[in-house]
Amino acid sequence: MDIQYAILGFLSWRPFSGYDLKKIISESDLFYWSGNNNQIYKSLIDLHQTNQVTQQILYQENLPSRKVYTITEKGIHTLRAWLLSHPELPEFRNNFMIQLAWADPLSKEEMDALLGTYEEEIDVQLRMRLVQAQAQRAPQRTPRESYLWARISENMTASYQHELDWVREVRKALNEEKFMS
Amino acid sequence: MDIQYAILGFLSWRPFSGYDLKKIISESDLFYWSGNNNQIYKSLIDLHQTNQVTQQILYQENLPSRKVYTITEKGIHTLRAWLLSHPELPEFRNNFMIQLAWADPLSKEEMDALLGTYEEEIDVQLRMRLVQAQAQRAPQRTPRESYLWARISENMTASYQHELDWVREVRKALNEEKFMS
DNA sequence: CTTGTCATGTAAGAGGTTACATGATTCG
DNA sequence: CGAATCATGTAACCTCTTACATGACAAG
Repeated sequence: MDIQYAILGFLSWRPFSGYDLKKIISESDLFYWSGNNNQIYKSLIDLHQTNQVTQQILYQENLPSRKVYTITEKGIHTLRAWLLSHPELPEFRNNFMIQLAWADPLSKEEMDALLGTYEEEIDVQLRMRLVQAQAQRAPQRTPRESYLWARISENMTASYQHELDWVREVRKALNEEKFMS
Repeated sequence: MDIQYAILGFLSWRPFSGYDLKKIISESDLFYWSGNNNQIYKSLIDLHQTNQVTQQILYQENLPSRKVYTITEKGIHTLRAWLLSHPELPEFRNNFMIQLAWADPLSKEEMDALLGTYEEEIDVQLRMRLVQAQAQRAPQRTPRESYLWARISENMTASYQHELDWVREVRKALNEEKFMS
């Protein structure tokens, strides 16, 4: 469960409740999970049982109690071991590429409409990222950490930007009448 | 099950056995599934039961029989409906970015080693893609289809290339002594 | 004489998602 | 008056992976 490491990472920043993590993860696309309760609450229970985090219940007036989790030394060790472990390759899962791979039976107009819809979708995503960039707050404990978070965010933005450039180029080429069908 | 559409796509090209599809999918990274038996054989049984493909058993001497599947009109319709359906956004799942996000506790040397390993991994992947590019054979039924497959392949290669450029830049910046830790 | 290929399939389980359930409070 | 937020958790289900099982033949 890779999400456990992501959660340990957050808790290495500062204590969080399950609800906090759920919100952060579901709004992030670096932390690509849907942010569903099942995974997060189960992970926290598991981390607690294995003494990688401690649990603190905060009773609140007129609001449900919060369970706030704090990382332990053991948790920090697990995280560090993972940080030093062999990096995984990125997974580029792009169902649209598969759609295109079999799209030759479509007419010129249908193909252009399909590419146009994709272009629009990517464009919306890019604009949303640019707006949210300010709202995103990263742990800024050292200049290096701030730098890393900025670069990671840039990496994701660039991925969408390249996708947008790509689809515009393909669309243009297909409209240049070289391909009759 | 998106893999069903991928399979229907292949069968819209020409008939295949489950074993054929398994090999193609497990060697491809556009078709990003692992290519395990379970999914592919189950999908084919399902497609057969819903009359989207027909099954033909070819008995062979000294070899196990092959079940070769051919797409039906109904299958072609399902595929066409999917081709015209709303494109999904790509999913960039990059566990290494998550690793980096929490990597600030690492020393300068450990960080550089981590980035170096990632750089190496991506580089290997890129080289492998360039070698396999010739081996890859696409359906070349029309010039447009050939063009699309070439561009799709380029899209994937470019993703790795950008990742490589990115990691080299980050690594360089972190070694420029601006960040002491 | 073990490993790999051909070719089918099943079993077990991890990983992940949507939806439901509770119950008080606040916002439009 | 309905919806959203806070906050926890469970149920049901889909997706996907690894590993196992068969059995003949070929190659190192």
